[in-house]
Amino acid sequence: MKIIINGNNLELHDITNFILSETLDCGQAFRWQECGDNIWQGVAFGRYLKIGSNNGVITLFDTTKEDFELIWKDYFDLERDYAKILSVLSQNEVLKTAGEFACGIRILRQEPWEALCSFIISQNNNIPRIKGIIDRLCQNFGEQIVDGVYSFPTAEKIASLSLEDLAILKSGFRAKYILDAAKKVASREIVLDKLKDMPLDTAREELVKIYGVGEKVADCTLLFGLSHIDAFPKDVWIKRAVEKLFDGVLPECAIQYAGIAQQYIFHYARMTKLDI
DNA sequence: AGCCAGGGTCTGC
DNA sequence: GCAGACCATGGC
Repeated sequence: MKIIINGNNLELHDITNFILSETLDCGQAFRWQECGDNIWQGVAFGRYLKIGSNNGVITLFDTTKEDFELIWKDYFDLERDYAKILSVLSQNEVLKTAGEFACGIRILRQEPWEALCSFIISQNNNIPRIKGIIDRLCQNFGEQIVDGVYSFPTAEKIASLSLEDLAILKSGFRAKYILDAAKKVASREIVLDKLKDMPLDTAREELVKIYGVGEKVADCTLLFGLSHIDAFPKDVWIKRAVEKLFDGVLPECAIQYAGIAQQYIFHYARMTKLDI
């Protein structure tokens, strides 16, 4: 990967395994939207970003080298060698096929609180509505960054609200879960950043203490927000896929990178609807 | 009208 | 441990 400054923009050349549509619209993050041909905009870590892809070059618009090094390099997981991981997973034929379907996906390193809150909202819900609820959450309780663009509200801000305040989200039964999570995080009863360095099982035990957080939401938080690349969130699609494709047992070569394998399998399962 | 959506809780065996 | 009812909301 080569980094080239071009006016106000920062360009990434010679980068592999990074397709914007696959990474930004695969159900791991809910705040990115396509605003042009292969151009996306979104917010992370309180920063607005417009990012585009053309002829194999990824362009981060109006981005300094400092912001890239500080935020976006990590956020897009650009230091991880996905080609190597794909070759490890390819020891299994089915994983090889799934990986070829979805080789442009990178696991975003999202803010821990945003990941936790987003996947609480995701439970028994569909992606368009999840996006709508998170949109209202940010519009109503986040800080305005640029015109009409809002940051993800902090846990402290949400913890200061009441269930009635949250009614505007139309998040249904999930509102009480959001509130409990915000209170436990804001009070530092649960310190999310510390979970990054804990063993997977210990970290999960902490997260499921939150009302409305079960194993699946916890594992999504660990994978997408807390750098636990071996977390393996088991939603209905994954359960069906693992049963059908692997007789219920994930292949040995996938254990180390289970979270990445999970994304490939999820994408593959939904594309093919498992009619295979 | 009824079912489903990247689940979780609570109750009852 | 495991099944089943229930949970809000919206799209089809």
